[in-house]
Amino acid sequence: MKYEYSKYDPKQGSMDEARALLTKAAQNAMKNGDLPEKELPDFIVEVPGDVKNGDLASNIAMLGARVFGMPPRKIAEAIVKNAPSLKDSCFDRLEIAGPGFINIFMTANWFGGVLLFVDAEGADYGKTDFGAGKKVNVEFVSANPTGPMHLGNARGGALGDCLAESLKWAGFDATREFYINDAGNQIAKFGKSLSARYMQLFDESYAFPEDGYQGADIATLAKEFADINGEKYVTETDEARQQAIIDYALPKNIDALKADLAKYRINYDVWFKESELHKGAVADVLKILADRGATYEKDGAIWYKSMDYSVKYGANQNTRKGLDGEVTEENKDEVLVRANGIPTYFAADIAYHYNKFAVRGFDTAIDVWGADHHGHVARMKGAMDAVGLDGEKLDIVLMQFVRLMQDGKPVKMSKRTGKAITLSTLLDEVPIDSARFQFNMREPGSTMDFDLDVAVAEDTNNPVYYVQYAHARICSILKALAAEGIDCTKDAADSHFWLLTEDAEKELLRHIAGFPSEIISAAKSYDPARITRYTTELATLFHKFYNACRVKEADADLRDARIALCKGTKTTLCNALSILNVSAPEKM
RNA sequence: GCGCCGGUAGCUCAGUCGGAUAGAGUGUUUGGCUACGAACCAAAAGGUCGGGGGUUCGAAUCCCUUCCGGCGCACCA
Repeated sequence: MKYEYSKYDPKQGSMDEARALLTKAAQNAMKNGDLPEKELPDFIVEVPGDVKNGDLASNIAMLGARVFGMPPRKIAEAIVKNAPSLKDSCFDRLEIAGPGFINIFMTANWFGGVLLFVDAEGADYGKTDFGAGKKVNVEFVSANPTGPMHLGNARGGALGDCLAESLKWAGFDATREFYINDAGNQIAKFGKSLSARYMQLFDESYAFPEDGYQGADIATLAKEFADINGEKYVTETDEARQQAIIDYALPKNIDALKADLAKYRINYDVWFKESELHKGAVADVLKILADRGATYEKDGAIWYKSMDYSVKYGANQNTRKGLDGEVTEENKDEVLVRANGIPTYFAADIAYHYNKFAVRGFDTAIDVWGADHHGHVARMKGAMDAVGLDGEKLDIVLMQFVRLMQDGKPVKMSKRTGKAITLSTLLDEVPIDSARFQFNMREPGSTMDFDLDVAVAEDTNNPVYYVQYAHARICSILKALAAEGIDCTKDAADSHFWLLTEDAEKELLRHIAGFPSEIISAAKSYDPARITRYTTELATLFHKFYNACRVKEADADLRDARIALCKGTKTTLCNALSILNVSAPEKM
């Protein structure tokens, strides 16, 4: 028997049925003269926050106040009075409450039905075909390979990885991708910094570039290079020496990125090298832009007509006070190819996204960027239009910054001097489960405080343990029951779900039933933090149920129904945690 | 100056297709294991939803205005 998820999901299927019920009732009321003949307002059906207010609720009577010219409660009475028979439906009863809400109660049996569905789906419970297999590229972290990753990458990693997984569960064909910036200025700077550190090993007075990378990792790599090659490169040209040391250090850094991310349980489908684009793809895209009239030459450089394309994506208005105090239009066009003939990062980025859409055929590309790149959003989308693609298909998730907190105070760190906590160090101190959970507790747009004391704490203060504890507790209960000879392996279909009538039981059932639509919400809004909050809420509802209802001492039928509820909770909890790639331990 | 993101309990944050008494964690106070795991639960206290206007049956949510904080406005990436 194949169950249709939406049938058991109060946020999906039953809503339409409730709408139809109320519409029919209102039409009957008009026919019978209890309501004037008017057009029905565009009312909503929603899941109220409190089970006391029903399983579903509608504002139809309140919205009708103006249309019908009657007080909301009178309208509600007329509608309820004229409702069709609820016999054999999934609805139990209708109630009028508050200013005129119509609260709809589902039958206990309907609610328990979700457990049949969870049981049948098992590890797949929560998956839907909402995304219809559309190809989505999720690019995240994409840290510069010039040094180790930092706290922001830790957040971006947890966010992007769980976003991709949410999309998969919601029926999208999601690809995880890392863009390796292995070309351009920062690599040149990388080479100069390495080269200088190398030379300093032989001549302490050798000048270090003013804007070079200060981190200790640079000096370490230079030392390794010197241990292998000795003085061999001291007498070489700067260019040859820099290239040689880049060829040595860059692959090492990229391998380190891969290793750190794998340790963080992030495994990419694609590692895309920027350098590959410079073998023709950038030139191709520049030609397309030129052919489409999107570029011009000035001061020896090739410029992109930014404003022609990015206005619709909310680009800046470009007004700025001139020196004489007057407001003047300022040219904010972008350089694609510098006067020295080298393409800018922007040009490569256009080629990169062109590749995602036109070459690899993704329906949607999602980039997870730090908030400091937001100025790039509108022109990047505009550039997609400019090359003849559709900028609407490129979505940017802007992620706000992370502040590291310790002892209740922010920890100072400086990227310039290289004094920052690296991802690698963080993962040495903080359990992976804890880090992944913690970094997914906030929606991307909020700045986040990452509290090191909490993350390290293996106690009740750490939210991840609260959730894991619920799972371990269920496992323990089932084990204890089995030890007493009670059969916990029975099919959910044998259980008497209508006995689950306590508020704590109903709230737990309702939350379990809402899991598939919660994943869809997370996927639609690009906000995997919803899953994290979902697991916390599920754990809370289970703990409340546990304290309110006994399993072992209940009568056999009720006991079996509660066992089914425990198992359904366990499955849902496991599935939700697997989206976050956080473990669900059987004991702790 | 222009633009993006934020401002909700002492602290960290949920809550925007406009709804019922604005929620949770943490902190404070107080209860609950002879018990299926107390890493849990229950209760109390704590709010001019930054301020001011507007829209309507109804605004944390929508519109206008203003204040505060973070960030961005390169032939950097």
